[in-house]
Amino acid sequence: MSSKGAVICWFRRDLRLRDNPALTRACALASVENLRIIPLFILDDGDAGDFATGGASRWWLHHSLVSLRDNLNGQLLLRSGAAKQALSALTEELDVRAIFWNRCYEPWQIARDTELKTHFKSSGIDVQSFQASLLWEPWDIKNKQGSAYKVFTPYYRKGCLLSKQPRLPKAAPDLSDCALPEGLKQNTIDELGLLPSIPWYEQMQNEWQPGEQGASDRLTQYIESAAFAYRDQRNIPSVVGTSRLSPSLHYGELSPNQVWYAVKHAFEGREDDKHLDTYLSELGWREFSYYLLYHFPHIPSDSFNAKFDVFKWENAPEKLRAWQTGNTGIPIIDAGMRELWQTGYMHNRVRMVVGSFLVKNLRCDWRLGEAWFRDCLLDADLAANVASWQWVAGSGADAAPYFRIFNPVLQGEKFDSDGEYVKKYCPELAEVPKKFIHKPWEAPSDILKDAGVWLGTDYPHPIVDLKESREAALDAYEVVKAASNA
DNA sequence: TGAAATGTTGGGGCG
DNA sequence: ACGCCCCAACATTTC
Repeated sequence: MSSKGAVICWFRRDLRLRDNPALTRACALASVENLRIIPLFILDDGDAGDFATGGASRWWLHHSLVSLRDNLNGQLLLRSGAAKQALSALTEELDVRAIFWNRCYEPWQIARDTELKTHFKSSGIDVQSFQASLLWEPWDIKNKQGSAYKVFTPYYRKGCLLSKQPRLPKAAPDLSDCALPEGLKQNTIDELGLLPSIPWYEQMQNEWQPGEQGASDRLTQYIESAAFAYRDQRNIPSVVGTSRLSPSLHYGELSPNQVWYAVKHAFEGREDDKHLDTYLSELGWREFSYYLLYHFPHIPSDSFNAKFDVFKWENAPEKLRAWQTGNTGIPIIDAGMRELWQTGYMHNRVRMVVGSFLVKNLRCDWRLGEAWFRDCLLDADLAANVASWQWVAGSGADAAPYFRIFNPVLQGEKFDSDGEYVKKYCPELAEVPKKFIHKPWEAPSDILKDAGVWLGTDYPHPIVDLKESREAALDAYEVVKAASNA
């Protein structure tokens, strides 16, 4: 056992040095009490149960850990297995005086962390958790009746904005003295097995830069190139009009506080801040998702609105498969699903459109969509994913009403008017004229022939009729309406 | 952060 | 000049 006492900073969804309250406090304690600081990451593949994140997110984690380790000059201790065992083993190997971490909010993380806190405190270890991933703690925001808000606007405007200002970001602590004890056994990043055996991630590699520096660069890029046109450009999927920070926020390569204040700062002295307010409210939606998950922990598996339990899903496997693989025959849907598959990302506007299509036109259970997104998205964030799917399905808190059904043709024509986005991910439609790019099945056969498209061969016929499936969805919804009126 | 159906209005063609 | 019709444009209602 190393003679020097140790303070563990347990990294989880906070893979950064800047604005990291647990790390800052661990460093402060280490300096006052002459302790050794142990930056630790534990990979526990079983912790999330049925809600484990998929391959894309694991690819991101791999590279984010590489970045964190490099920023720590290699001094990042890696272990795998259940957190309790890994931490207990460390208390055997080292004279652990304190364990600090930043809070996570998924139900099993809360349960695990609560147990760990009790367990290690009873052994005389100083265990502390900190707020780092949310601007407002879910338990601090309550309505006048003292219960949880269920509607976004009052939650955000009255609950969040009128309560205390988010914490100002902290600088990175000085870690120049940080050195792991000699001979401590540990895994390499490769041994964690986060990368798939088949290298399907090559295109992701070209588009994304995981890690704290990449996150910071992307934030800067957003402020320089898109922030002042956000409200107008954010809905255009062929344009980089959004900040695309979701994967970084998921793993905490930067904090929402850093984003909040950086963007606000960029708007200082400007009169028109509609772009700022719209952007900040999107961070508000992220908060709201975590808030809902905290107060209603059953929502990953059950409808928030229990009346939806009577809804009869069709769940046709071949329709689900066509949706997943981007072969529905409806261009904006297929482009979105292919963007997801190829790049690990999908533009938010398109997420809403493909979500509506799966749940309404194909009448597949939102949980099937949620699972697919969780498997494919780099930003696979349980809270946001679940809240958004329930929103689009109509079963969620402050959800879109069920009858609000997107028409993918109109959405395409409205937000991808030149078909640029569709053509990027459905190159077989590149020569189809603008007039028919979102509805090739309506094009006269000579026009399709000139475009080199033979429907059913080069590109699928639509798997459903949009008008009929819309009406069928509304009919199916009658059951829910009848049940809720009863 | 919807779309379709239905209702209303007003301009222009035309007998 | 007038009434009538048509229909686009816009507003409201409904799902």
